[in-house]
Amino acid sequence: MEKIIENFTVSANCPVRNVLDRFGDKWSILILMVLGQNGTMRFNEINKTIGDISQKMLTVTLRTLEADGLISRQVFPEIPPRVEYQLTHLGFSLIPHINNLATWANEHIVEIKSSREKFKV
Amino acid sequence: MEKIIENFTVSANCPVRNVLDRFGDKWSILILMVLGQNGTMRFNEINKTIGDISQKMLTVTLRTLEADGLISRQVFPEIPPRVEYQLTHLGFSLIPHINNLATWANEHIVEIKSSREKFKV
DNA sequence: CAGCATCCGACCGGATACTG
DNA sequence: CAGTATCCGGTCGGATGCTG
Repeated sequence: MEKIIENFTVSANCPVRNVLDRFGDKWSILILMVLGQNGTMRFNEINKTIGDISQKMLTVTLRTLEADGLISRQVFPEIPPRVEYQLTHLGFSLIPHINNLATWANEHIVEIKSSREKFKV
Repeated sequence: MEKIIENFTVSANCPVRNVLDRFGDKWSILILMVLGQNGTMRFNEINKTIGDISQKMLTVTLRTLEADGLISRQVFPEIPPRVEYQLTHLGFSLIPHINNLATWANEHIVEIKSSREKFKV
């Protein structure tokens, strides 16, 4: 197997850590998945789809994803305001990898939960 | 594209969120990658490879990964003590997906960093 | 509707000291 | 060597109230 990472020691210079640190928050990956499945979505649509995210964290996370260039934000000058979010090309290129992880999670969650139970004892 | 997640709203019952929440910590994925690349490793080996992880967090994270059944821990009754960690079959099955993410990160980090810079302005 | 501002508790994780 | 125990500060994120 080829070595993907040569040096873990300098976190700021390690692309993997740099990127994965971003996904370490509570909502980023989930928002990307939701947008990947539903295409263009409005703020409240995402809010309702996820269900238990606070308005604050949705705003903050959307801004971060936008700063990273993973999603785009389009404001329509209407009243009441309409803001639509969608994946950029860059963000879309990440979706398959996230979906693979999600599929893995679905396939192995039972095994993991059972392992957690056993470990308690 | 097929829908992988039907319901995001109940986080405890959503396998994806259940699993991804685990990887939301600072070190889990990195430790899995290190073990994936180096095979069997001792405590201090992992410590030095990562470089800037504290002893406490390494211990805690290793225990969590062990509880999830992703890594195994073998203690050798010697003095000084030797403890070896390696991926389980379950943990190993996750490696390709993590590596895919890492590869993606390496390929797109420049684009992401440049996007972050532009967003500041 | 889509946010911003503020407050605040929880907990994540680092530093340090100690041990079999 | 491979931990455990304790302390403690920073930050993540929820709740609430307000706005164009």
